[in-house]
Amino acid sequence: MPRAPQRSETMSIARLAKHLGLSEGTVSRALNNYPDIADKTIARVRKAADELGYRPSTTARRLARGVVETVGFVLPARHGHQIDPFLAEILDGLATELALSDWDLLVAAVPEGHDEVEVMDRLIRSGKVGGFVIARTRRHDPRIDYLRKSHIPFVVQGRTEDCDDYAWLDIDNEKAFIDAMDHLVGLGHRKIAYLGGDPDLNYAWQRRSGYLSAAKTHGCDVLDGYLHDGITDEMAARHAVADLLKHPDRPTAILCVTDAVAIGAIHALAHAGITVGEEISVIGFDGLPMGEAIHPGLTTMSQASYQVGRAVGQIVVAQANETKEANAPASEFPQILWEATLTIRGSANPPAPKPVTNAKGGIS
Amino acid sequence: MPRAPQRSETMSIARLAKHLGLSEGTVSRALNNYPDIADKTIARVRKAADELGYRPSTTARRLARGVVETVGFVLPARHGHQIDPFLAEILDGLATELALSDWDLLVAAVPEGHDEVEVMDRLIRSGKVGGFVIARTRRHDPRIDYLRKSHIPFVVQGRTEDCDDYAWLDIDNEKAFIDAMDHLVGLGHRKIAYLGGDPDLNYAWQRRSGYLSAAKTHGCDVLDGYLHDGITDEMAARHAVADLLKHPDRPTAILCVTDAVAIGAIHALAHAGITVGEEISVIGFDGLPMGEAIHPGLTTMSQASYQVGRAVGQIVVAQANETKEANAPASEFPQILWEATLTIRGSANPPAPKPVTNAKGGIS
DNA sequence: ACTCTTTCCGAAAGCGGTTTCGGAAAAGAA
DNA sequence: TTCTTTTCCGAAACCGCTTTCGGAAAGAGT
Repeated sequence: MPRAPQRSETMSIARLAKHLGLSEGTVSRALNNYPDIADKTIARVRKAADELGYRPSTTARRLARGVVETVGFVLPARHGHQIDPFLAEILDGLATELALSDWDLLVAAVPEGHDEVEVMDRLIRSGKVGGFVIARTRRHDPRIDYLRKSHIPFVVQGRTEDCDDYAWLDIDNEKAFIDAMDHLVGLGHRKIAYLGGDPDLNYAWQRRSGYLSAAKTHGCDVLDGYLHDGITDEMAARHAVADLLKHPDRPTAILCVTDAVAIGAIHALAHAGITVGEEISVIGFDGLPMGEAIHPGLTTMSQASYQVGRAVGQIVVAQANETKEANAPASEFPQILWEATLTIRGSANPPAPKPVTNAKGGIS
Repeated sequence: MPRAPQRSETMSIARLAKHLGLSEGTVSRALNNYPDIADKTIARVRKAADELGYRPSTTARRLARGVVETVGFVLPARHGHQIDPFLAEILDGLATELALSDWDLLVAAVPEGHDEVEVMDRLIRSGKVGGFVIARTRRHDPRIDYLRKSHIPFVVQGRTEDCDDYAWLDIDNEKAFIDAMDHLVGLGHRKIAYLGGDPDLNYAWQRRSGYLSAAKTHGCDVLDGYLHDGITDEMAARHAVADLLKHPDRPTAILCVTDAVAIGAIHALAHAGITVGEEISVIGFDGLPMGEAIHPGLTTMSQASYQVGRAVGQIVVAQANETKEANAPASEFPQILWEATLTIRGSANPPAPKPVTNAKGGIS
């Protein structure tokens, strides 16, 4: 019955207790600030504990307490694509915040041939995580459907279309793009094209809506061929720009769903000999540092990704604590909307005075 | 003594055993392919297990087995800086590879006021991780000093100056920069400047050495003012470029320690009205997708970050298994050197024919 | 001096698995 | 049929820590 002698060298509570001439239970309670332990005993235990470099085994502690202070984050499956720099920032913020509450961050990838929900299910069933953070939400997201019935706390960066029964933190994408449009219109633009992303991704959809809504408000016609969906990488951006340049009524500005797309667009324009920021204006979204390095600098809507990471970390821990204390799923779900801020650089300026067209007049 | 009734809803081995009319031990052995369990029993248990969605609790399993199949990765402290896109790729590859062996990836940040070794020490002492992967090594790295005496398997992405007693996987930075220099010299350049990074970081040091060594080989003088160290961001790159442009013997090419620096340099050059790729050539290192989006395209040395992540993952798991079986630290340490490959784009071309200088002749 | 409280700590039962050991039942040999 | 092997499974001891419960020792009250 007894296993191999394998006397582990690591300091255990048993050794600590023996060393102090106390029982394990007492030591445990001393270290966990139970009120029924004499102050001097607590001090004595504390002292010995950190002199001997003792740290309770989280494994044992988890088993005994039945809680897992770890949040899971599964990386979106990258089918050849580069990982989103936005995600890296979020992870950083998340890890930083979790450290403050002594929680861990478990990052998982989706193996070939599996899907994200499957991965999450394994993580939960095997008790590796006690909470989740998910990002890059789709308009309708199976991960959220799954989590809703999983009874474990989670918070979503972004949101789905039906988002009233869970915690989320989103950027107000629609407003951001309305703001961007306001900015362009304020500069005098009327013919504004849009390079949108995958409309299944909710943020892309929201931004698209913002564009359309503002266009209507300002009476800008969204001409046939102005609205491109499914632009997710460089190449697609170039092709779309090529189309726009061939358009009989060429736009004077292009609004892009992300900085990456915007940079692709700028490249394509430059390549076609168009002066970006003069002949055609471009605006992106993200606030990537790269936008500052290109020429002209990219006017963009910036979001504080790192802060987003910290905030969701805080929320998920709070949810978990609430669940634990009330011994029931949290009743109140924080739902937070942050605003993106306009960062003005060189890529967006008033439109060039029209050469020879059927001018109809422009503002200022 | 008995705790609160809190009958957990989750399927446990006890429930499974009762359901099957078997003992827990038998079920456990069946699921773990012990030879002393009848084949039909194994099949029966297997079936019931996945019908009921049973997954052994990793917590309990770890406690019983005394092993932790988790590798830790601590994010480099970001003092205001953006997280390295290279790291994101590595993490992705690492997570993907670990999933194949059913290992987990624990990502930790360094809280304000602490240092990385401290964080690693906590992770190890509290038994949260059973292995480590570290990146962004310094020429002399305290993390490695610490890990050497920690007796837990680890693998380093990069290496230190004394690197013969641990496992590492590095890009041959020195050779890469010699190759880059060869390329430039082959194009006809002789006056080549260098924008280097933090010389404490080993990769920066190695690249710098490659530059210097190739310069000597080819008889290119590294004039006073050609070699800039400590260029870690956009701003620094711009200032350095400004200096180079004022240099009495202006270089015809600039070799940069990273793509980020190269992009900053290109921006600065463009801003100064210099045509990059004609008047002055620029080469970077990393192979960031962004290098393809700027104009002109960035000639660079590409490294396969994602693959690096996968490889180190594989190694660390292998090391752990070896340690476990031999019941002693691994004796053999894989030490792998990969080569970066030259990706030629528009930013590096033969030098422009000299206007009016004390020409000495150039190659082809 | 003798109860009645308080303080403070030890004992012991888990948490959910794993693994060694022994032995009953089934199969093979005589 | 009886004795010896195999096959196969149950019993039980942990892994390292938490937490409830009971009770001895010490202090307080009269």
